[in-house]
Amino acid sequence: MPGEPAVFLLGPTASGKTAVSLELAARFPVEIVSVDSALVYRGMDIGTAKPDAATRAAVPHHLVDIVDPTEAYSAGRFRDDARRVAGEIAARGRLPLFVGGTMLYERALMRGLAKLPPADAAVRAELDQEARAHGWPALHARLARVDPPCAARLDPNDAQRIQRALEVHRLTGRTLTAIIAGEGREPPPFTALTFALEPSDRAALHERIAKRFRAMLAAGLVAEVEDLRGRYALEAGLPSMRAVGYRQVWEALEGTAPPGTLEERGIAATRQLAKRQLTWLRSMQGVERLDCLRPGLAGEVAERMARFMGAAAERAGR
RNA sequence: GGCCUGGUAGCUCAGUUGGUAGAGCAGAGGACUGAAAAUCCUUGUGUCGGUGGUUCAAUUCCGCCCCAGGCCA
Repeated sequence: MPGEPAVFLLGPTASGKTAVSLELAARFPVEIVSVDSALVYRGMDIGTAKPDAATRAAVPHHLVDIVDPTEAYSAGRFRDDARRVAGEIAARGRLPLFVGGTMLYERALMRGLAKLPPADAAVRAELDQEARAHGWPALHARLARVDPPCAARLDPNDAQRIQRALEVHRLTGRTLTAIIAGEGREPPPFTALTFALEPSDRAALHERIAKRFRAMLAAGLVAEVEDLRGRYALEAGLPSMRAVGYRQVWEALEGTAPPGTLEERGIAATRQLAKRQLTWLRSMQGVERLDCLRPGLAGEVAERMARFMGAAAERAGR
């Protein structure tokens, strides 16, 4: 069984995904599903360039504003949420249009995840404690004793992955390597047409990023963070407050970063995010690559999408 | 006009008791299985402001010039 049709529009931050997706929504019976680890947070609007209420009233957007910034969302939750929402969209006779820049989420959805335990706050707190006492290289050495292949591919300073591997071992008594290796790959849930938006001119993307971050500051990003801090028990280590822009504002408010550097640091962090997203996109196979700076981009995407939907309808009709 | 202090990587600076130089940040490339807007790895040739001089050798010492600050007129 080939799976339901779906379209993915993936691209780095500031590549114009939102504008294209809205044009597509105007021409096709689609509903948008966000593939974005920051748009899930309520109250984080300015810094995430979240589509505004009017836009979302006109075109259904899913997986936006679904958790409080005090919570930690995850790739696993995304996979479950996205499958459920896509099923509901299909039941309405419409097509899911997945739009975003969190490529791990796309992969978790299309390729699945191993049956690993979800994050466990208590175990992580313990491991953090141990890391403070002995350093991550010491925990890496411990990982090397229980799961040598995993330790071999991780750097001794890669705190996050070392912690995850030890967490899985502590919770299950099995190694990450063994669990992943012991599972066959499940078939993808969708027959997907996937677009990767990549700028032909990096400097032009950088200019857009700078302009947009300045606009966010002018629109009250600092006030938004102050307001969030007033409404929620937030701390610097939360995934929401590590998001690009929010982390830099936080550091400015706390005085842990040099004064007067917020704009510069926010823009640099955004550029670095875009770079990592582009690295990920380049490694993806079987995607349609388009220059996001090209005029007429949306029209081109629409054309290919029309052909894809025609083929899908034909398949369904047989 | 005089005196002082600077002019070294895209930026902020260190340094060379004379043998053509290195940090942080930025940038570039890469990895990626429940924090992923995260986390981590790799990557530093630049007329050492210009021009004369001293010297085997000058970015380093000396002269002059240019530029930027500051102080005094």
